[in-house]
Amino acid sequence: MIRVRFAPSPTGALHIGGARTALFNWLFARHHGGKFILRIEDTDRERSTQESNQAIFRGLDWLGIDWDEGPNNGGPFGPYFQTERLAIYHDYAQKLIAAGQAYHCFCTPEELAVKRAAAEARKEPPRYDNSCRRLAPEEVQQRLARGDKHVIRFMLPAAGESIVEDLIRGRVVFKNEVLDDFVLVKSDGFPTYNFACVLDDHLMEISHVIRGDDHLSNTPRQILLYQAFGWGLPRFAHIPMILGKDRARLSKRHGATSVIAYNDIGYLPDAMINYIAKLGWGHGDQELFSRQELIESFSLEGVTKNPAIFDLDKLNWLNGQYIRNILPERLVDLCEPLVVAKYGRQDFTYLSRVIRLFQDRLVLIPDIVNLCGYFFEKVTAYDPKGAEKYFKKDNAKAILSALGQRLGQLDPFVKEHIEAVFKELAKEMNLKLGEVIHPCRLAISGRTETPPMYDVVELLGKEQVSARIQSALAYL
RNA sequence: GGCCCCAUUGUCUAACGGCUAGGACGCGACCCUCUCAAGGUCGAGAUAGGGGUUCGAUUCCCCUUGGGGCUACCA
Repeated sequence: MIRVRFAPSPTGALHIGGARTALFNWLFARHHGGKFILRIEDTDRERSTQESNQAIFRGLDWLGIDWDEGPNNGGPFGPYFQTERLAIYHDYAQKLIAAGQAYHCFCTPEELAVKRAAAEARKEPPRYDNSCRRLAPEEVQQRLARGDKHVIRFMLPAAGESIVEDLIRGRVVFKNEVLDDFVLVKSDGFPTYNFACVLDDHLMEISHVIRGDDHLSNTPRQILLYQAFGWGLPRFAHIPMILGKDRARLSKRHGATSVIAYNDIGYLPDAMINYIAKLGWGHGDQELFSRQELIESFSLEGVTKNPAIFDLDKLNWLNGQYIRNILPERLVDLCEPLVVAKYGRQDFTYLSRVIRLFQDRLVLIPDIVNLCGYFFEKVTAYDPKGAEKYFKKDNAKAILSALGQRLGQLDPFVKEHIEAVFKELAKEMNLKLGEVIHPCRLAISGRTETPPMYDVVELLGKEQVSARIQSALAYL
């Protein structure tokens, strides 16, 4: 049974890197018909917050990544919040102590800082000096009874190597001597990441640990723990990180990092999924993937080793692709609130026809607001360059006035007839079609670029078109 | 500092020892066209550097350089 997990720590919103780790795990599970588990690693009491939990749920929800076991829906291996599993960590820590593979350490953070500084001054690696290993059992009992602050440390095997057989990177060997007696349980009684992670992955029967590259160096410590407990290892797959434009780890400095912020900016979740799936993974030359196609094609073999830079250009292109491909009704649903917020309540039929006119012209959903204004508001200004070009001509007045007159008499006011009016007028006045259309466009929209003119004229309606042409004539 | 990972156009990537190093975004030109988009065609643009191994290296090995990670009572 394939069982994978996404294990974020709730110290902020779900961001791009986390979202992709979640996605790869989810795709892997869905591809193999396995289970995808969400586990919240909230053992950092200082930084974990309830709001972050919610933000992570919302982010996953927005992306459409659902979990088979985890918070809210539970599961047979719960609880899925690490802070609710404290008794488990405590038990296993005691087992390790009893087996002589872990010990109590009473060194204070201050003492450790001094030792570390001294080691660095001697140009030695800043490792723990194992001093508490040698404490007499009586002294340990005494200090424990006294309630002295302490941590529990892992007793590192003296020598040997820890070998990570990584599904993406191949065999990676670490010498145990470069590690030190790392902390398993903090003085507040909470487990550290490496300890809780191993226990939970084992207890939750995780088969594949798919996680960011930043954990590769942690893996030897974890392997040592699996071995101390006599447990088999899960398969490991370390995926490359996502970096910002400056090749540094993605952070606030790189703009929007939380996945939900992209919703607010106007990206579609499917476009985001498609984009982050392709960051560090590929399948031939295919660029566009539906969810179903991603599930079908995804495999760890297709994952690259090199870090990827998060670049908005391709996301923008993808978003445009997705906007063009969604059902017009759905586009209307997405755009309506924004348009209403800006221009007030509108007749729905009219509003939805307007929005559909712009389906090929949006990169981001909110682009609609700035493109469609003249359909809801009077034209109060003319594009200066356009006015210079189309209104300053000698025949501008004649064209607009003739056009206004004919359109004013047109009945029914429909596209085919409107088109005929423009064509006939151009012919009669011995003008190119554009010479009629351009001034008209400027007159009725104030702009030099709009959707095709006959559509705009028809949708705006006879009354508006006539009025706007009159205003333009007055302006001339 | 020590250990580990990574290295193909500006960006995402393909080529898993063998054609003129392929595709996508972006960029430029052209076509379409009433404008803007969309769409189509074409173009510029890369194997970080140096050593090996080999008949032959993007591909395998080593060194250098560059970037990233871990080295916490963060995860």
